This record gives sequence, C-alpha cells and structure tokens, in this order.
Amino acid sequence: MSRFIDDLKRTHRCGSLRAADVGKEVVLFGWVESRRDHGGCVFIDLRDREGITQIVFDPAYAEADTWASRGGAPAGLDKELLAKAHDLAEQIRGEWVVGIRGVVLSRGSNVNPKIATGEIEVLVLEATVFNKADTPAFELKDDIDTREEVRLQYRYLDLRRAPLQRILRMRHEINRATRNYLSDAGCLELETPFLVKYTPGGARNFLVPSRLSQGKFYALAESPQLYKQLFMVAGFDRYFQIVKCFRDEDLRVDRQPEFTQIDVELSFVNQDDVFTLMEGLVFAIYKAALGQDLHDVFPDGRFPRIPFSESMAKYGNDKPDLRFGLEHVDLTDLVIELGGGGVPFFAEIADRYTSGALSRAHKPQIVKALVIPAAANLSRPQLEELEKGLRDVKGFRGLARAKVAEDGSWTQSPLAKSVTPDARARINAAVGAKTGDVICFQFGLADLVHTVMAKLRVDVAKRMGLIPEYGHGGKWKFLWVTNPPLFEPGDGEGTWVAAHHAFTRPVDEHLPLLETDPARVECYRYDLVLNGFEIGGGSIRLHDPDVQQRVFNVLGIELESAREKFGFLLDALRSGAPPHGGIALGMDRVAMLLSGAPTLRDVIPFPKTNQGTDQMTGAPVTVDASQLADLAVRVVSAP
RNA sequence: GGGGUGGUAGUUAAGUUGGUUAUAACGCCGGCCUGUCACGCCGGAGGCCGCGGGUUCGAGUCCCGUCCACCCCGCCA
Repeated sequence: MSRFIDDLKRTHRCGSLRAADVGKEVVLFGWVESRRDHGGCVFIDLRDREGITQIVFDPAYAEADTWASRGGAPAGLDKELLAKAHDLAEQIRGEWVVGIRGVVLSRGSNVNPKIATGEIEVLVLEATVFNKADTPAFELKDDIDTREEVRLQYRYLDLRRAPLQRILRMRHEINRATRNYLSDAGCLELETPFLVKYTPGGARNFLVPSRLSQGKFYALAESPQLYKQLFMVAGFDRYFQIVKCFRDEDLRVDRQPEFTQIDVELSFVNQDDVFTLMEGLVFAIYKAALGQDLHDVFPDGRFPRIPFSESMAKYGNDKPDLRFGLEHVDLTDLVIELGGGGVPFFAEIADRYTSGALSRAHKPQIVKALVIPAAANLSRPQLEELEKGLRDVKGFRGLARAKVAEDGSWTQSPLAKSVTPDARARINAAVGAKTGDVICFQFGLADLVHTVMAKLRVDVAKRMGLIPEYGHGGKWKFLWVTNPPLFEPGDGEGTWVAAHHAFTRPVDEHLPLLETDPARVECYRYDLVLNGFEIGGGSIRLHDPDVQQRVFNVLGIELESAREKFGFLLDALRSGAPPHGGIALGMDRVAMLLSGAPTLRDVIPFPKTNQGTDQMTGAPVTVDASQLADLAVRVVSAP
C-alpha cells in the first residue's frame, strides 16, 4: 500500500481519461463498481467521485508479442507484478478500495458510450488492495428502489451513488456562488450564535440545558433574525451568512429540524432593493449550479410580483405554483348579490352578509370555484378520486361539483336542482365555464376554502399532467408575493396578534388604519416562491419607535411580554438604528428544486427521518442518570 | 394531536377463500469461461413473514395492540 500512497501517487481521477491519453502510464485509486471475470481477463469498473474507468487485468500482456500491435511493451511492464495483479483481480469484490498503475489503451471501435471515459481502458500493470469491503446492504446503482429507511441507515453507502454525489456537488456550487455574489455586493459574512435565549411564539425551539446555570436553558436559534438586525444597528450595513437553523416542528417532505438558510440583512433599503439583490443572487446561483442563464426565462432580470391578497384570491395560498393556470374564482360577492341563487348553502352565507352578521370588508366566509376544463376529460371516478385526496384537509366536508352541459345547465351536481337558471348563468359567466367543463365549488370559512381549493388546484394540475408529481419539469416560475396583512385576529374578540413578527414595518399608506381597522393594515413583507414552494421570505423592519409603539398598542397585551422578550432589541432600535430589511433563502429547498430531487432528505448529506431520528446513529438517545444530574434535569415519563 | 400508505431472504417484490417444504429477480458464495461493459453458463447458501398478544386443528394470510418508515392536515414568524 505504501508504495502506491507514498511513491506512485494518483495521476488521474476515474472520470478524466480520454482518447488523447492513450499510451500514458497512469495511477488510479477508486472503488470497485463492478467486476466481470472471463477466466483469463478480468474487467473492473473503477469508480471515484469524478466518474468510472474500465480497468483490465489480462495475463496475455505479460508477453511482449501481445504489445506488438500497441507499439511495443511499455517501460513500466514487469511480468511478475502483472501476474500478481491478475491474481488480486480474481479476489477483488464490489466496493473494495483499490489502486492500480497501468497503461491507457484505446478501445478502438469497442467503445462504451455510456461513460465519459468509454473510448479508453487502462491495462493494469500493478495493483494493490487498500481495503476490502463488506457486501453492501443494497446495490449501489443510480436508479435505486431500496426503501429509504435502509438507505438512511447506510447513508455513507447511499452517498457513494452518483445522483447524490451530483447533488452535494451542486450544493457546493450554490454555496460558492452565494459567497462570491454577496461578498461582491458588499455584504460581510458574519456569524451569530446557535445557543440563544428562548423566545416564545413562532417556531418551537430545541432547548439545551445549561450545566453552569442549572435549571436554565438555552434555545437553539431558529434563525439569526434578531442578531442580524443588531448587526445593522452596529453599523455593519450589509450582512450575509450561510447558516444552520433549528426548529422543533413536525417534519415534511420539504422540512427538516435543522436546515440551512442563506441569510441577508441590508441597511438603507426598501423592498425593491432587496428584490433586486436577491434576483441577482438567484441568477448567479443558476449560472453556477445549472449552467443556465435565467435571462432566458426572465429577460429583464426581474421576477414577477403579486400582492398577498391577489395570491390568496387566485390560488388560495401564499406560495402559488405558476407553472399552470387553473385560477380560483371568488364568487362571494356574486352569491351575496344573488341572495344565494336558490342554493341553500349559498343562501345561508349570503344572509349572514346581508343581515350584517358578517363583515363584507373582511369576508370571514367565502364561496370559491375552480373550473376543471373539459379537455382534462376526467371520468366521474377520477373526479371522486380527486375529492378523496382533499379529505385529509381538516374540516373538509365535501366538494360540490357541476358538469356544464351544452345549454349551460348543470349535471352530476347536488346544486343542479336548487340553483335558479339566472344564478346558474351568472356563475357560468363568472367562471368562464364552457361545455363539458366541471365547476368545483367550496364555501364556508375562508381559511378552509382557501386550503381545500389550493390543494385541489395542484391535484388537478398533476392529474392533468400540467406538472410532474415532483421536480421542476423544465419550468422555473419564480415570483414575489408581497404585502400580507400585518395582524391576524387573536383568540379574544377584537384582539390582534402579529401575523409574522412585531418588527415588520407597516405599509406607509396604511399607517392611519392602525387605530381604525388593523385587519386591513398590510406590511412590507415578502416571500420568494418557486414552483409552489416558498424558498425565501423577509421583510423591511420596523425601526421607527413611534410606529413601533402604535403597533404594540394594537397588539395590546402583547406589549409587556414583547418588552420582556425583545427588550434588548427595542433598546437597540432606539440607539440609532438605520432603516433596514432583509431576507432568508431556504438553501436546502433551493438545492432540492434545482436538482429535481423528490425530497429535502436527498439534498442534505445526513438528514433526519420524519420523526426527527437519525437512522444511522440512532439519535436521539437516552443518557446516563449522571449526565442528567449534571444538568439538574429529570426525565419524567419512562423513555 | 389527526388521517392515509407500507414493513415477507442482503435488496426489490409475489404469496389465491386460512391448509403440506413460503416463491421470483437482483445481490452473495463455489465452479467454468480471454472482450465484457445489466457479461454468460452450471451449482449452492440464505427467512423470528417488523414485534407482542388473540381467534383457529392449523395464521405470512383473520382480529387487537405496538414499533418503525413514508405522505398529508394541524403546526412551521
């Protein structure tokens, strides 16, 4: 072994040799991808992170005659070493780590077009086994069908596979492009603590018991939010960090308990300034990670922007997938005007508004429709299948449908009998329904209607083949969703809580509404959305103490606790805080979407399962009583 | 916290109305093979059917519980 490591040294990686290298003596190190033994000569595909090279062990090449057609035997030929190498080749098995010295030979017309090095092979003159390997728990092929449970248990094997190697390499490129771009943009990469003070509200924190202050706890930072604002107060002007964040919430296909953000904060900026900087960053990332110029998709270098309210109205959520249409139509006003149009369910809602029980300004209950075009050609069982998919939305009670006949009448519908012809015609016109279309209705509490219809929209698109089950499908639909409400109703009547956090700056024109109609106060907050995923979000912060006070007045009882929780920030903001704002990109999600990976787990080297466990190490684990005693912590329920 | 899907050889799957010895492919082991590249041919080993109860003459199959993984809702500023 030492001869290979100390003397020979690796000359090439397994993906680099080409026809031009024929005749060179090379040294390759790698893992045995596969072995094909023909008794006499043995072929091995040798793999490293750069690719695969076929190496050949052939005893015939011990004889000078065999070299005649290759221009004579090479200087490095030693019959004994070659024979030894062939003996080794008989023993070598998959995933063994080997080193070889050999000569690059042309494969003539016998090329393998599937690999980049397919024009050549390396005839082995000398070989060594660095290490044997247990038979892997699963076959390390590119298109794997092994259960994820098993792959996660042997993550170091799974990571040997080319698809995952490609993704982690792409992450590296994203990181590098980010550092270059943001550094060039004048941002300083500054670090913030992970062990921070626990603050209630927002995401649940992981807690870390303190040994030195027994009975007290740190929290793991859910984001560097407060600290990056303090950097602005301190005059660093522009900051970024590629930083781990920790949130103890339930997991999803696009959520992990620890994840990475590209975190940015800027002084003396407005919303547009943040957008411009980030658009440039995303363009740079695409160039670096995919080699793609996003100007092909967004020629002016900008992403479209829509207000939060419009996003909710048209798509039912704040992260719409714009790769397809299927927009929602809000029928609430029409239904009110029609007095329900003969449909009892609609009439109930209309009455509540006409009687003044519900406020037309705020619309707590709504009626929405979505048209499945006739072209979708969905059968009745397929439509029922779609409805079934909505059942996991809590509170979902059913989806009213109506198939539009040639004369505009409705069939296959519980509403067909009761709806008045006039109302039917008005609704058909409002939703733009044509013959054969299926109109889906949802009505009731606004949140539920939005959730159901948002899911329906995506389900229909997948069913129609407008978007793939996962992956980008070659489309990159970015947009900014801007200016959501600053407050949302609290538990008590007439109380308000901050929709995001209490330090977001209200939209200037809405400042007078703070005292009169808080529900309608929008704020300078924004999300960056790609193909239906929120990949980033941020806000312009509230740095003006007077407005800050008025916001706290609306929040009422939250004021005291805000002082207790964020007193240091409030003090800081009064100490000479520049106007500032920022954003954080979910870098794992960006990597997932760019790579087309089906889950976040595929773009994180060592991810957790849905239960937050590590299948490989078994974490989290119980600990000794003595360790708990050091921390003054006691486990109450049996583990 | 709620809903859904799944767990059978190392891996992926099949397994009928409950019925003799639980199948297959790939992988693995042995033998043969000098141009394979999904090498080929011959032979072989390999099973707590997730775990624990129950029903039954008899359970991979039916019932109850439980664990694990995945997907969704709540939650995630």
